[in-house]
Amino acid sequence: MAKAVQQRTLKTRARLLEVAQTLVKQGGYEALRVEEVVLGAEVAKGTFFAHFRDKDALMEILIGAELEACLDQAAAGAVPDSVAGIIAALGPYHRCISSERYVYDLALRYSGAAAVEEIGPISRSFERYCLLVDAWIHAGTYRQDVPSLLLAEGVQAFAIQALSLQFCALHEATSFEDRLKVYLDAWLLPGG
Amino acid sequence: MAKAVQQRTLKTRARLLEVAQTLVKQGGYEALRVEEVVLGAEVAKGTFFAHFRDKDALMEILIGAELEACLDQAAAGAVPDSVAGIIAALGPYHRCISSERYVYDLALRYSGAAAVEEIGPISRSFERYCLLVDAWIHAGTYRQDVPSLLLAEGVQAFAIQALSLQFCALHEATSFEDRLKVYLDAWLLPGG
DNA sequence: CTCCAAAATTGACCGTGGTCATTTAATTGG
DNA sequence: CCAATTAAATGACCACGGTCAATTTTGGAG
Repeated sequence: MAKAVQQRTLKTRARLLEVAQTLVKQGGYEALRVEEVVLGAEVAKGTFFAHFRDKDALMEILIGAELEACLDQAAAGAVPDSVAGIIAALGPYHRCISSERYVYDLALRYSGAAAVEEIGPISRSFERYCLLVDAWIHAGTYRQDVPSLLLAEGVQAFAIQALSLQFCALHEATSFEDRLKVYLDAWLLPGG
Repeated sequence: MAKAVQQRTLKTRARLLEVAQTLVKQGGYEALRVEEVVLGAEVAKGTFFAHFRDKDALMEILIGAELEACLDQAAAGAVPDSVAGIIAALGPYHRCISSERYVYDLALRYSGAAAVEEIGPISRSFERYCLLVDAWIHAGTYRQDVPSLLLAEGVQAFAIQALSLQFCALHEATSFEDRLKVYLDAWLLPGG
C-alpha cells in the first residue's frame, strides 16, 4: 500500500488539463472535443476517461477554476456596502457564467452535487458564493428579520433567475444587472 | 399554395408522439431512445427529425404538456390564500419537474426561450406559472411595496432554488416544501 | 388520366462521447 | 536483478443523436 499514484499519472493529467485549457481559450467551451484534447496531449482516448469520469467532469474542473478565480477577486476587494455594490462585486462571477450558453447550462446542472461523495468544483463555488454574500450582508445594513444566510441564498436564486432571463429573447429589453437590482432591492430592503 | 400540410404528416407526427408517450410512461424520460420511437412508429429515423428539430424538441412537447396539465389543475382549484396554500397549489407542477433529474435539467435549460421565433412549450408554461401566481398574489394580502408580477417571478426563482437544492445531497435534511416555505415567507411577508 | 412540382419519407452514413479486454510500464518482494 | 503484481495506457469498438442525397407519395393543373 505504498504510493498508489504514480508520477506518470500526474503528468498525463496535467497535460490533458493544459491542452484542454488552451483549446477552450481558442474556441470556447462549446467547441471543445475530447478527441482534440487527447490528440494534443498525445494519449489514447481511453486514457482521457481514466482521468475524468466524463467530458463534463473536465468541464467542471475548468469552469470551476474560473469561477473560483472570480470569487477570489470578489473576496479580495472591499466589502460592498450597497445592493449596487454587491452586484458590481459579483459581476465577474455572473459574467463568467453567462459568457457562453454552454457554461450557463453546465453550471446550473452541477450547481447542486448529485451525491455526497461527488461534490464538484462548481457546486463548491456556488456554496462559497453564498458564504461570501452572507458575510457582506452581515456587515451591511439590510433587513434583519431573517437570517443573513437565507438572504444570501436568495441573492443566488435571483441571480440565476436574472441570468436565465438574459438568455430568453422575450425579456432582453432589460439588462441583467438592472433586473437583478430590482430583485435585490425588493429582497434585501423590503419597504425601503 | 393549397393545403401545404398533408394528412399523412399529421398521422405520422401523432404516431411518433403517441409511441414516445407510451415509452416514457414505461421507462421514464431519461431512458427514451429515438430509435425505439421510430421503431414503434414504423418510420425511418430521418422521418423523426423531419418532424422534430431534435430529441429535446420532442421532450419539450411531452414535458410541456405535463406541466400545462399541472397548471390547469392549479388554475381550476380555489385561489390559495396563504403561502402554504400557494405552495400546495403548485405542488403538482413542482413534483413534475423534480420527478426525474433529466426532466429538471431539461426544464431549466428551456425555461427561457433561446430565440424569439422559438418559444417552446416549457418556456410558455414558465410564463403561465408566473401569471397564475401573479393573480393569486394580487388577490391575497401580501407585501404591497413591489409589483405583484415581480413577486411572482420571485416565487418562481425560489422554487427553482429549492428544487436545485433538492437534487443536492448536501441539503437533503430539509424537504423541498419546507425550504420553499421559508423562502416565500421571507419574500412575500417580510417583517411578518 | 397523365404528368409534374412540392412534400414526405427513407436509410446509409457521420460525429462524438464513452467502454473494455488487452498490452505496456512501473513497483515491490525475495 | 528477476519475477510477480499492480497501475496505467491503448485503440478497436459501441451507442446514439443527427444529416442528407436519393426515392416515393401526394395533390393538383391541363
